[in-house]
Amino acid sequence: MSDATHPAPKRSRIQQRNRKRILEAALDVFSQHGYRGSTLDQIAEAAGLSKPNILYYFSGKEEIHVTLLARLMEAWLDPLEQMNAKGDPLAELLGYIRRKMEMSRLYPRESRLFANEIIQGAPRMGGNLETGLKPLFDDKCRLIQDWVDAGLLAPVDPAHLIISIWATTQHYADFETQVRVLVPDTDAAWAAAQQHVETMFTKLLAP
Amino acid sequence: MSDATHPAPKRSRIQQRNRKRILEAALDVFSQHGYRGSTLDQIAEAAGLSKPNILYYFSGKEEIHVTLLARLMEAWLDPLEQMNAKGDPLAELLGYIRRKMEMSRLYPRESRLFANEIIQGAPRMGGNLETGLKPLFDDKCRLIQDWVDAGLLAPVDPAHLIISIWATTQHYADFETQVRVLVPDTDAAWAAAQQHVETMFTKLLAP
DNA sequence: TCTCTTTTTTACCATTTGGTAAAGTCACGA
DNA sequence: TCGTGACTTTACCAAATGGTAAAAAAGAGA
Repeated sequence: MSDATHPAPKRSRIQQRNRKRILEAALDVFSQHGYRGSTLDQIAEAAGLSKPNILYYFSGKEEIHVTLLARLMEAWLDPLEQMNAKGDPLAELLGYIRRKMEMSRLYPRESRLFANEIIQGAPRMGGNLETGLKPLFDDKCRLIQDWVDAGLLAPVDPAHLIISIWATTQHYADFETQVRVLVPDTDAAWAAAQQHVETMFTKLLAP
Repeated sequence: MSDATHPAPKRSRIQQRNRKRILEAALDVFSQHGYRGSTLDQIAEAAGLSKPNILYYFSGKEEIHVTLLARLMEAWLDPLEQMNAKGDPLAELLGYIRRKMEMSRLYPRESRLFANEIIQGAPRMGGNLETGLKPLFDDKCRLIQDWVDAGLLAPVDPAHLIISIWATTQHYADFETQVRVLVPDTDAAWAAAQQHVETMFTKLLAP
């Protein structure tokens, strides 16, 4: 409900800097320990501010978390939004997959923040799943279905296709701890992962 | 370290019943709120016992969690272990995928318990990942590689194949909240999910 | 420089939570 | 039936944690 970005953009330099510090620190802490496992003290220390000072910028622990979720949601949906109806279907989907893999590598904390939240039933996402994610998801499902109907893609269930793209790409961020135990954490391994995922969906989707 | 099952199997009827109750309740609570987000009081209430009574059976919150993780690990590895070197490669892999999908549907709490733990860096898994999972993983990677080398499967990276099987199958349990928002929670949708995943890996693996 | 506002710190507080001590209560074999 | 060990409850406690009040410090404009 409380969108903190639009109604009051008149923030002093200090406010901007400190709010950013806090959100950055909170992303670190929340993504590693989950909401309940994180303390304001941890966030305060990571941000280099005192706890009461943090509560000067945010009304409470929950507001920090909610603010993070809302902000990240946008960035999270962006790659899917970019999928263009006018492009070549297979190329568009592979492009989407590539962007998602890239995000898993570059922004694993963001991915884990969401994962933590969703696994626990998304108690702090408000209606963001229904109002933000669902419409876009349905829209892209329709697009993919059109491509299938036009014979430009192999027959595939659009919803489960998208879900399996999320599953495979985000897994590398969310389950990084496990992946690291099983495969070496090298550039070569990352390239192999990327190759594997692209091959998988290419074979699935080629008409 | 403390394996609670072997050294003292001499448990009274009451002990067996109450330990089982506690573990069942703890699975419920831990899988929903994560370790830190769960309280002994919640577990106690769910188990129908008092908090001190729970501490009569387990030395502390952590021991309950560790016991759960250790027990579930076995059940978790079982489907992979069943993959037989002597069977038909594609059939064996599809069988494994089917078993994993089945587990996501029947035991989502167990899946989420693991997911919570892994996402947060597996701080309570001890060496279980290295000693339990890794050897089996390496073993099955070798098996798959042999199959590929023998031309019985399309060329595929065994490690990333297994990882992507985990990703796609467990996603339906771990991200159930999200999936439920996007697709109806019906038998038909489940069948579609199963069909999609099997098709995906069939197309990937068929030689 | 003086004054008013914004920011930061110090000193607290109430609640929650994991855990304990010790006094019961119960079950069962002698 | 009685005693003994297994189980359960009651009454606590210390630490952690989210949050507040109010004083102090730091800016910023006149």
